[in-house]
Amino acid sequence: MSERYDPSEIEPRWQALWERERTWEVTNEPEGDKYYVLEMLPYPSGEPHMGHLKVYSIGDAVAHYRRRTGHHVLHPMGYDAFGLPAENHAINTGEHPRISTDRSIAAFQTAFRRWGISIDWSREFGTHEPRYYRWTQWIFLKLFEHGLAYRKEAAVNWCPNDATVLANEQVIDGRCERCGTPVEVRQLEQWFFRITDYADRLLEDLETIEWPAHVKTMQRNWIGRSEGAEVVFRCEQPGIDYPVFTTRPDTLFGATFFVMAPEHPDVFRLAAGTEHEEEVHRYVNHALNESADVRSDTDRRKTGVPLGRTVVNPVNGEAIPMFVSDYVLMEYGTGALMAVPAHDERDYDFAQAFGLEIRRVIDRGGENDDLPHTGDGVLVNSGEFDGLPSEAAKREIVRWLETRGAGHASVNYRLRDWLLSRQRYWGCPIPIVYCDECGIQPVPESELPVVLPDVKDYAPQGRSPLAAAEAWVNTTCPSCGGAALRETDTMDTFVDSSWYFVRYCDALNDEAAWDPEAVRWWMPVDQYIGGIEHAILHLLYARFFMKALTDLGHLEVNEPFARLFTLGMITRDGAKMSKSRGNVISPMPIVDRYGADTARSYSLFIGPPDQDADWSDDGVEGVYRFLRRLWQIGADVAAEDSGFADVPAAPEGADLELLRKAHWAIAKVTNDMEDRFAFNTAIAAVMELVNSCYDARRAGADPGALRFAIGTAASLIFPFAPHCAADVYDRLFGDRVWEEPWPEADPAFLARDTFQLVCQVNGKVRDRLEADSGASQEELAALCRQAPNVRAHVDGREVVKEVVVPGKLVNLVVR
RNA sequence: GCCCGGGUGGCGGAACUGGAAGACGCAGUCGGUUUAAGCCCGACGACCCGCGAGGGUGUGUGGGUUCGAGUCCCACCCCGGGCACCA
Repeated sequence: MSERYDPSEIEPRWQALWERERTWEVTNEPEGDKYYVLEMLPYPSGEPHMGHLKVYSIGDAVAHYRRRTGHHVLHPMGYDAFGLPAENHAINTGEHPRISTDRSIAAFQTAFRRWGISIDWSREFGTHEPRYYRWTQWIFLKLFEHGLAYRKEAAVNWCPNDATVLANEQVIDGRCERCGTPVEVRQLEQWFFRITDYADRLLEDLETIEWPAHVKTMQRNWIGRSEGAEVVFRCEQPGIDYPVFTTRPDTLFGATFFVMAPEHPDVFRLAAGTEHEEEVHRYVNHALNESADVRSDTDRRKTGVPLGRTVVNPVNGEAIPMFVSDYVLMEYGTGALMAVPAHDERDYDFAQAFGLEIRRVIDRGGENDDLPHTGDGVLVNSGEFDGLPSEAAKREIVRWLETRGAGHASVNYRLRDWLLSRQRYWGCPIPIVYCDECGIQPVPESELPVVLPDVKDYAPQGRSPLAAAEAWVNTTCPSCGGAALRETDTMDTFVDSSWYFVRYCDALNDEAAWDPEAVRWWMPVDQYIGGIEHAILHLLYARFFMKALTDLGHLEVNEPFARLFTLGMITRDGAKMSKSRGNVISPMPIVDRYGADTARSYSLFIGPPDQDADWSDDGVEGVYRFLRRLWQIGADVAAEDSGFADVPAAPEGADLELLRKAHWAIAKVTNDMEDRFAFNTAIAAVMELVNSCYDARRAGADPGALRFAIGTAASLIFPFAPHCAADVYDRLFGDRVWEEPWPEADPAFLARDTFQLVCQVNGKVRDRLEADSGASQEELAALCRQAPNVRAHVDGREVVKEVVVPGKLVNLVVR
């Protein structure tokens, strides 16, 4: 044994060949079957970590597998380069975000090459390049033209630490998802995308895509569609109609009071002149200053103040008292609600606190009739609707309201419009100017891109740092030519990543965002791979962008990601790796020590790729040993047998067993790759095959059979360990494994003429025998009865039943 | 509170459609190789009783269906995640 497995020599050699020959580049010529495999683009901050190694190892395995099953594979790469971390770094160090971002991008480029990821580098870009964000701005203008991007003043979430507004999706439990600071509510004029127009389609089209069920559920919950009715309550003095939304029109007769949000614009007007006027002012001012996490605390006792007015319940003409309370949200429904304390927990709590009437109108007809009862039942105390079950009553009462003009069926959503303005520097400029004469004016397309100017001070002071770039801010109105000011907010970085996968189809195009033909050919992404943390934000926004751009005639992409795979985290000692915990394992030292093939294979062998898995140094050693064993036996057999021996025509004994194992492995790995994504068991199957190769070699197996079996192992492991596999295959056959079609299992080798018959008595295994595959059920049963250890348990007892499972077992039931 | 996942050896995990529980890997024990350690090659390995043949127990807990349950059904416990004053 002269040579030894040396990944530091093997890996650069094959990488250089693939780079030189541009092996992984693809054209846009429609030809054969296409397959677009995409991992979520990295956010370039510092060095790549284990999560990156894992996600790109998965994506590369899929890309390689699809290429070798005859697909034309697009597998591109880019960088989500705008964002807060680079800007915060700039605030601390004064270094321009572009410099630190580009340095990080260089680290990713180096990593991807050293990992041997098969990327079409001709399509690479960063979202911070004007050549890219020019088209992000163009998309903004298209949405603006059609009213899908608009500006309005609203109560928005403000993070005092990051000094910027946040989208609803970026607020977790009342805190900034990035820095954890409690968010405040501010009344500001901001840019929004009208994603709520697409709520129903975003919901319905989930049916058409193959995504993990829990991701679909999260999106459904986020959109939060509720069906119900809008019901009008009239306030006699001052004579205003107040519509409310309810999902339970069947409980309308149980409404005993009426509550408005503190933000409701009519609250002060209603209270004016009543004895409660002062109290209402105090309460509202207090409520508006409360932080989001205090106000949304459900355990808190309900508070509120009477408005001193009443509204009339349209179904029974009753005048019920009005209140203002902070448990009512201005953003949902109409900012006012009818309270049915008998059948709603929140209303019940409020009624208890204020001694208000609780009137049962739904009877559950069972033993437990505690209030509040929030489920369905049969109507009582509801006039002509008494006796109807809830479902029927909802329909009947809505119909009754419609005929009297006092209400109608209605749908409400939890989803809000996407707030995209950010008062930060390192982002895509919004291509808008403000003119005193002409108002809001879009920058003409011919003037794109609006290039992000350099500034001296990146620190936000409640306004965008861009406001300080006076030469840039002061411009002329595209409409009247007069003096005008540029928009100084930048876009949320989720805008940049909502269309990058379309740009990959035609990344070098400077005439348009994309060529429709190229997009028609490649889209949708056949397999998208990324972290579960994007289940709502990115994946919902990208879907919205595709639908909107399709409606505007620029695309024909209803859903961008036909299939989605979400991967689990690699943890260390059961915890997420983080600098503060000091438990970070960086992929690069692993690659240095064992090679990229080992690092990649281990990241997949560690466990099911969609689950979290804990890093083990010893586990890496095991995968390294396996690849070394494969390479060693390959190199040894290739060196011993220079004659390129063929597979024996009529194999028997150890040769036959080995060939069977090889074909078994082909079938197993193919099945695991195809749609199960069971990479851990695929790798285990190749390990078994390699172990069998060693056994067979020791048993003096035929060189041709060995060559076939080892070559098969190399071919099957190629998607995970491409360098090692390419080297072994080259030594054995002098061929390029990536140009070989994916192997096919020969059924002749999968079938066996005998099998191990399991003999059970009363369900317990008592013996095992070699049986003929073609044996009849009677023959198998007879065989089982003769087994020595079966007889020991059956003799002297009565066999009451025989269960025969052909090819598997016989179970004798005795008494 | 509601909605999803998940509980299998010392550890990570495997088990496809109800049919041999523990593949594969790690750690461990033993043997070979070696001047020696390591590497490497091989063997053994759920637990309990037994020298052994063999027997018993065993997939979070309790019940059920079945010739047969890790897998299906009912109830419960624990862990992880999502949503949560959304009318």
